Amino acid sequence: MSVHLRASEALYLWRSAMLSMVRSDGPDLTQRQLTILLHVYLEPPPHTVRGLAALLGVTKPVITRALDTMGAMGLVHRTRDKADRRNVVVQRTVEGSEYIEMLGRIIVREGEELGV
Amino acid sequence: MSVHLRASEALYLWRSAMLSMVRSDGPDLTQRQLTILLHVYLEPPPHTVRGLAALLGVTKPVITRALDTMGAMGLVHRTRDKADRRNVVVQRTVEGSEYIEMLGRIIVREGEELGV
DNA sequence: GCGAACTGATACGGTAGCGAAACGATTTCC
DNA sequence: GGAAATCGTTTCGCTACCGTATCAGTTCGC
Repeated sequence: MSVHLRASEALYLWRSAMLSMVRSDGPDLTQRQLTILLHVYLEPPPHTVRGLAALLGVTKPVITRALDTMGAMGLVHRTRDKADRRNVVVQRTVEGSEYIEMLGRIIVREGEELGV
Repeated sequence: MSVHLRASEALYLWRSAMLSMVRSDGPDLTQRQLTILLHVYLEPPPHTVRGLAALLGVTKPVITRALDTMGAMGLVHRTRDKADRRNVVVQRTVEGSEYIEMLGRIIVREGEELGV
């Protein structure tokens, strides 16, 4: 891995990638929603509402609402845990994977343009 | 500059930095607001409502509202252009600079933790 | 087996975002 | 000088988010 960023480089990268996201026609996620989505797709399961709420430092309804919205967009899927039916496990979808991959490509592309 | 990211590294960096932002007690900016703020602080002035709207591909009221919100937070400041009094120029503030610097530190720190 | 504890979802009142349209203020163009 | 164009803001109706409090369903503890 070669991730050596100075602050100014980091900020330029961030701005360029965010600008690209804003300009794209993709879904307009909040910072919290995007954080949840990235975490679900980058970290091994299981992911629960309670766990995500603790991770982000927010209340549970925030997670429920975010999953409602992203579920309607097809980015995530919810299922009851069969072992403990109180739990809900957040699962990935094909559509969500594609979105995450697109996000990765955007950041890499903007990084390359800066890195020249 | 050495910004060589692979997609997976880029996504991990993004998630870590966003998580750090969400968990912090700082202002909860939308993606559009943050993009505007970064652009204003990274690119040379002048910055106008119209220019920012065209840059982000959004309507002018979106910029006005974003500047309202970030202005109330003290992150930016608006002034009438004396040469052409139809224009409004967006100006930086000390508070905004500090926020941007904090943002840069967060990204660099998360990048270093990943890069080890 | 029954109350306590726990999990995720829902209800509520309030706030802030959105696009479209219309509005004053200012400048430009003949 | 007066109509047209430009710029940022405001208004309208709507949607989505927020935190707090509460809810129904499930599991745990004794």
